[in-house]
Amino acid sequence: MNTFKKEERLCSVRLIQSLFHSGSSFVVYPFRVVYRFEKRDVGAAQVLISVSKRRFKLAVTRNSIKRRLREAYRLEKGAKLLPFLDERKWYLAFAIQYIGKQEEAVLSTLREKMITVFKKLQHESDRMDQHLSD
RNA sequence: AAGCAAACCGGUUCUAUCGCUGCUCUAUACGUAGAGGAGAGGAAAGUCCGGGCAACGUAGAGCGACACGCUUCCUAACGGGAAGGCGCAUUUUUCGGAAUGCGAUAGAAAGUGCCACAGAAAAUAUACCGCCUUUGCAAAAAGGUAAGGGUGAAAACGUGAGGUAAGAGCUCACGGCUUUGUGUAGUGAUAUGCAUCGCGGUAAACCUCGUGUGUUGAAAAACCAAAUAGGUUGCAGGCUUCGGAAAGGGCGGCUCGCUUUUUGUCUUCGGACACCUGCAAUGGGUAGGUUGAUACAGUCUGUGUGCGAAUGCAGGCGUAGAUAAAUGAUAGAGGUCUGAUCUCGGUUGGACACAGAACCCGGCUUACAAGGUUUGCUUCUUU
Repeated sequence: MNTFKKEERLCSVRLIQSLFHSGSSFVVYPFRVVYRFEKRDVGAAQVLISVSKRRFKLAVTRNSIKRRLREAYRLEKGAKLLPFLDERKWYLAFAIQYIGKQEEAVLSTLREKMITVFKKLQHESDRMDQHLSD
């Protein structure tokens, strides 16, 4: 199901602080992703979508970009992100920051980029698995 | 009719699918599921004023700081609004005035300061030219003088007469602004008459006078409260037949042997206190949650009062409530404006602003596409 409820969002202040304090990051233009994996009983993901006020001055443009990012995440996560997390019992907390331009925030390109982000995350989790098994 | 300016109105709709946040109903394994219905603005913005609300503070008075500053009224209140007074500017005029715009619009007659450049002089006056008197053959010197010259945004209130050596509000008449007193009109600002005092500007320079202000803001504040750690209280335990048993630690030659520990202090020998362990209760408090928090200084219609801002009465309406923060995405069909095209009402293209609630109200300020209404100005056409 393509839902996006509150459990799938990162809301707790402490979790967000610890994520930004100890998480790793990479850039897939136009996104900057900060992430942290943990082993849990059930695979899950909590995401934080952020568009900085310094880049986009008006609240209206910030809102619209955030909504498109959320829509892209909602449409793509079911097929590309959750299956491998569930398979390997990973809990993933991550933040997506938008660092592109306003004109580039079109839904179709955002969806493509979101898929590459997920692939990169999967690659990272593979490396973590290898590290753990060693 | 067109253009420009100002003010006001206005702020694209519907359907389907997927999704988000509350609400109501039903079911429920209490996790949720299904159905229904709701879900950004005129400025939600800037956070500039005022108020509600909350916590803390609070004998009274003064000083200081800050804000405001013509009058009356409206309002819960305001630095907001309405009506009016006064001044200035523009336009118009039938020369009486009228319209529009602007004004921190109390005090410069309490005191201090400042007034670029130019100019003789920018404020207890001064003397460059000029005028007058005296001295001197003359050049010039001494003294008087603000009428005249030129400078400047502003030149010692303006005009005329008297007066004088020449002059000067020095005196007088008329006029301008102004202080104080007083008569009349007005609720009042103020207007106007009489008498009287005075005559550069600047108070968004200090200042004086009057009025007001306790501080902090919903991240206020109230309540519930997991796990873990620690606090407090209560209960239980800290062997024994005195030979040793059991458990833990150390060493060695490691199925064993040796060695050591099993709380301390006080004691009237009953215990008391401290310490350690376990169990139970409990106060504070963190994560988290609930309230605050969405029904009202509400809004619409009618009607009464008032010049008006407003307000009385009656009736209708219920209209977001998130909290790392919902109100979205996609597709299709319209709507308004506009361009192209031709078979003249079809086809096709483009545009649709400013901008996103965060405790709630009243204002102010700023932003705003197309379109519409009203007013003013300009141009053109017709009668």
